[in-house]
Amino acid sequence: MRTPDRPTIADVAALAGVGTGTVSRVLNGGLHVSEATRQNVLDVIERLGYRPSHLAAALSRGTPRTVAIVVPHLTRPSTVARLAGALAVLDQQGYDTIVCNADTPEQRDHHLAALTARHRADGVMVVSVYLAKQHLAAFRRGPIPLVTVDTVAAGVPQTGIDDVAGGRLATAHLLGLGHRRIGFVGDIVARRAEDELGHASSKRRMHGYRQELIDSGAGFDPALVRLGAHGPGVAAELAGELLALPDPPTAIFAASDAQAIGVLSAAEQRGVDVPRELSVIGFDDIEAAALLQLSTVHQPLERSGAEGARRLCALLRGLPVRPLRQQLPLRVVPRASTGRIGQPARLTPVGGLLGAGLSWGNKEVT
Amino acid sequence: MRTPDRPTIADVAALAGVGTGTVSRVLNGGLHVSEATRQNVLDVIERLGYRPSHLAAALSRGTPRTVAIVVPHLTRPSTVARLAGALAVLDQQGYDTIVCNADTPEQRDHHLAALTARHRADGVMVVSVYLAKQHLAAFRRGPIPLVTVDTVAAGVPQTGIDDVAGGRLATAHLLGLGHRRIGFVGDIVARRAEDELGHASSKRRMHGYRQELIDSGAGFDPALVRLGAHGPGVAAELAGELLALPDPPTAIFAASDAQAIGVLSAAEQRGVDVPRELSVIGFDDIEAAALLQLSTVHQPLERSGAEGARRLCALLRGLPVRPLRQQLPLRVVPRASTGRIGQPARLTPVGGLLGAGLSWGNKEVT
DNA sequence: ATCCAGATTGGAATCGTTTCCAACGAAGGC
DNA sequence: GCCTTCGTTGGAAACGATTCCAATCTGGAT
Repeated sequence: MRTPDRPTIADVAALAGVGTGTVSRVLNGGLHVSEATRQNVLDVIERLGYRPSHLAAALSRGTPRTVAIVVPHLTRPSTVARLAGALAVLDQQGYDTIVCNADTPEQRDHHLAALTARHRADGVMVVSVYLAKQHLAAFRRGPIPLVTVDTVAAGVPQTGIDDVAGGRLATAHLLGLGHRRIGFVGDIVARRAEDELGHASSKRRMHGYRQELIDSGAGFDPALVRLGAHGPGVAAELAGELLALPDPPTAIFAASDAQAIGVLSAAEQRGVDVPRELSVIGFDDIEAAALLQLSTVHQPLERSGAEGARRLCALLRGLPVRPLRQQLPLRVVPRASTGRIGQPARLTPVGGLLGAGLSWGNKEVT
Repeated sequence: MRTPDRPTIADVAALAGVGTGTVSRVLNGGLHVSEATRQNVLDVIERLGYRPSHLAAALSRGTPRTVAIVVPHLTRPSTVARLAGALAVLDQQGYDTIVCNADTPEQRDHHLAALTARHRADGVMVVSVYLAKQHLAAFRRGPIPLVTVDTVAAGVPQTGIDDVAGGRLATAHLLGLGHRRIGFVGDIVARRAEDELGHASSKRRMHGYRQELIDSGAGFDPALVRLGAHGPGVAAELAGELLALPDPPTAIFAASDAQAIGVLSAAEQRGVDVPRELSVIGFDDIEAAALLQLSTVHQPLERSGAEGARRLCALLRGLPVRPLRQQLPLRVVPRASTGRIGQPARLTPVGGLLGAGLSWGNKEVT
């Protein structure tokens, strides 16, 4: 007593009275096949409930038509936006996409090792994840086509933004509003490089912040800098420390919107009015930023994923990918969380939501 | 002039002076291989830069060890949470995961057709997507192991919640606070069934809302129901209509947090104080709900994805999956957006953020 | 010294396609 | 009426692993 095997192309060919080659041709576009034969084969396929094996086809063809994407912290809004952008392009280009989530350096190493040790994907796109020398070496040995988004790696096509310039933009915005004591809340860097999962952007944004302060003459005060784990909770604590200083900052630049939201929370808890007593600016322009009327530096998140995917596709076709480092534009989006010192404007919880053109995950019908 | 082919297992075997079987054994755990041989083979593999073909292995083995997940509107927070939960389990079980995003019914049909027409994944998990008869028939014909999350399909293992009960919970919460005129803002259903992508939950939640109103004696008033496309923008418009009624509701139940946020926005714009003049409750408990101090009905989103994945794995192993319909628990999370009519409490923009134990995409270190 | 069990090993068969080449038939030009 | 030519077709080889069976080797028991 055994299960009858699933029908193969040979079964179809036999029952239809044709050769396997003909069935294969029907399956793939039907070129060089007479209409009568085509219909006959199609009927038999239907009758048998035949389903071609993707594996066998891919093996024979020589390519899995699959790419892998490695992302850190899938649930972060900025990550998802990038992923969605990439998926749209890859889908349209006919690639299956394997998604690898890495919440820890161990998971990152595990996924990267798996992807480089075996030939399972045509190419790999790495998002926001720090790639160490040994990772890059593994990719080069393959050699496995690789592109990165929001992270740099020697010799690898990359799509991203100029975080330093972004840091300068945010700081310049605050300086332009008359602020001189400007605090910074950002991510702490791991003690050992290999413990660092990714998201090195905070460090670069801080660099821009520092440069802009120095260049403008306002001066850089290390006492106004607080670093901690990513997330609004920790950021709120850090902001609390800044607000408790004898001479607290009149504005705070947070390395991400998530952290800026923590800063807003800390201000709220301490009864510090935003933006009259404290201006807050974030970075990324995630959807929640519009909800909270948070001023921020906008970066094209979804587009970054799409561009990365496009470049990976080009790479897979053997086309030249230039420039190696693609930079997407940034712009400050002023909202209600920043203003001149002592200005009477009040931050409203969700005011102006519609005016901000907020959408929630899909284009809205109007 | 041709590129030298990538080395195969035969090349490794030849160079190591062993048979292909031995190399294969080394590759897969190294059972029944002497340590000396193992090291020798490993050395040759390293020397040649040999990478086993996942495709060939999968074909020979008979299973791709891959599952596909179909999700609608990837960027919606609730969807991502479910996806993340599923990925964690599948990863740990050694499956690769292909993610298929469907933003339109056409994309849904395209992905489902591709997954059922060819044998590319061991099993499929469908999240929040409406499955029509022909879709189910295609899966059954395979037969392709299938589980669903947040959507029902005849005879298919399903993980979800009791949306009707959830609707009752939300409504009961408002009734308990003394409200009698309670409005509803939810998703409109497509005119033709095949145009419906998914997210039928709104309809069921409304049903619970209606039942609870009737059972409690408060009565159901169709004039207080407004339906439209999903998203805060449209929801804000609809809420605006409700608030403009001669005898406006004192509370609004929105079918999702995204829509509840739109309702909050509408109230803000019209100067209606929440919760003194209007109570608002949402559904899902996405992260933004905590930020905005939005009362809501909590459902275990991430867990639903994880459970679905677990059940799919069981199915793939031929284990029994019971119960067919798994229901996860719901609970009301009262926050600052609901209160008794005329109560002086004020909604603060981000107040109590920390107390709410908010995390942003990853566990925070404390 | 002989035999046997168990560990190790080689290699052929197999998985289900695609692809290439040779063969065939019909149509059209001369 | 013959020879091209082109569109169709059949079938074998290739893709690169796994797996199974038989062969070999080892060491201990008798």
